[in-house]
Amino acid sequence: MARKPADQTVDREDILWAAAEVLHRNGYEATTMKDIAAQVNLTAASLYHHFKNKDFLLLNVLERGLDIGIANLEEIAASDLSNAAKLGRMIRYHVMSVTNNVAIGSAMIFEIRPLLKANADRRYGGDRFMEEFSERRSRFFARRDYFEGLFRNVLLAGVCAGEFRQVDAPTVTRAMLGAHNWIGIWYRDGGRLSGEEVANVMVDTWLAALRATDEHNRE
Amino acid sequence: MARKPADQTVDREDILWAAAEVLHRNGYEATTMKDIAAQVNLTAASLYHHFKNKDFLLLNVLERGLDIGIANLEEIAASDLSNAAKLGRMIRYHVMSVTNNVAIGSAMIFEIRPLLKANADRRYGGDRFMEEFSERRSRFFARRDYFEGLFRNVLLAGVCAGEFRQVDAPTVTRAMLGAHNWIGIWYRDGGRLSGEEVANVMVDTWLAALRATDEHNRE
DNA sequence: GGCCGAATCGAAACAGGATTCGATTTTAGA
DNA sequence: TCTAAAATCGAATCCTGTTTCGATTCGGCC
Repeated sequence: MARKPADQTVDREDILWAAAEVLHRNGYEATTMKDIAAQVNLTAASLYHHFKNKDFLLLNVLERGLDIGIANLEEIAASDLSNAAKLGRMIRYHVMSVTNNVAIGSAMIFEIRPLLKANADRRYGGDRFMEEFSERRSRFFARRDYFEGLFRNVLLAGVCAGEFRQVDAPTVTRAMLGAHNWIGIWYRDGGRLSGEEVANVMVDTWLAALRATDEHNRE
Repeated sequence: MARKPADQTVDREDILWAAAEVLHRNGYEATTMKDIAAQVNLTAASLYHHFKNKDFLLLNVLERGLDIGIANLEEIAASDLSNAAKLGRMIRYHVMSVTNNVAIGSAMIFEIRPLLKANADRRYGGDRFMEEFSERRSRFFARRDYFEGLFRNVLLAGVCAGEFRQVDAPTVTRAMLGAHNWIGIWYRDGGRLSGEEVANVMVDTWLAALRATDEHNRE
């Protein structure tokens, strides 16, 4: 035999999501092409018809997740809500996209940087894909910084506006993202709290951490 | 030749720390036995004289780091400081041990769970080390939970004592640890902030997030 | 001075996963 | 129908990293 009978052919899209899921479930290095293929009822070999190789597949997943996240955050950031309200929505969005799993959760996966770097050094020993890969990898990290910047800007704006107390925005932003990312590690469906509840706790916590003290405001 | 001439022989201890460092620098999966060996001027083969295999070496590093961290946190937790003061010190200790790198930083490495799990499933296909490995692995995770519990308890105590506002302690604790762990990903020596400064920001942030509102206290 | 265990090493054996390849089957059109 | 491109597959190949092995050195000690 050679090809699945009347089975519905999968496309890049399907593979991308399948990969995101497996990646989320097993972590990057523990995920094999076979695992991903199995998720869509294909053999590892077939994946190469859709993607250059494993690295590119991973990169595609990450890019996709990040793009979606950025799009949503930009929308919130562009609204005319107060900075506190914006931040609250951004946090909620971020946390829920992590608990709902999928791509964006993977996009921040820890260990991803050295991973991509290591892989690149190892294989692309100065050959073909090399260039495209490093280029896309840099672009990815740049966008990830941009993602972080969206949060930071709102934080900064809030501080300037006196909505938030004086804090070191860059560091607090990272603390925030770290807390959110970590959720992907411990959160489980069916646990004590739903994704939404976790999001509520986070929103509440961060806004409390940023709440301007009495010097300026009084509610 | 066969053995380093008059070179000082390394012992388990040396290898452990070397491994912790390489692990921190390259991330787990990107670290090879060769890398670790190189760090102490040995060949990969030599490491097997000191450790059963890679998994056990990793586990040893993690256990070590966790033990040290727990010991220090317990001491702080046992002191007679206020809960806020205790928490502040615990946060500072944790953050600085992450920025100063080393073992404990690795102990929390993200992705570590699926990793250990995957490795175990893969190799110990029902043979020799299998049992010892899974046992130690569980113990490790149990201790990691204990580590988390040390923070959570102080949080809880503070809430009960009215020192902190009402929050979902388990979730906030994890948010805290997540924020700290993430530091290991972005922190670099020589950056804008020193490890101590980062620690200060974290302490300030979390205490602010937990500060009891006017209902109860007034400073 | 010779013996033994500890510590090393180089080379070879293994393993597991990524990638390639040639063959095969579908599907859409001309 | 017939054909070419798309999508698959199984098997073979490659690579890289781990682990094993036998030989060799060191150091200390009787």
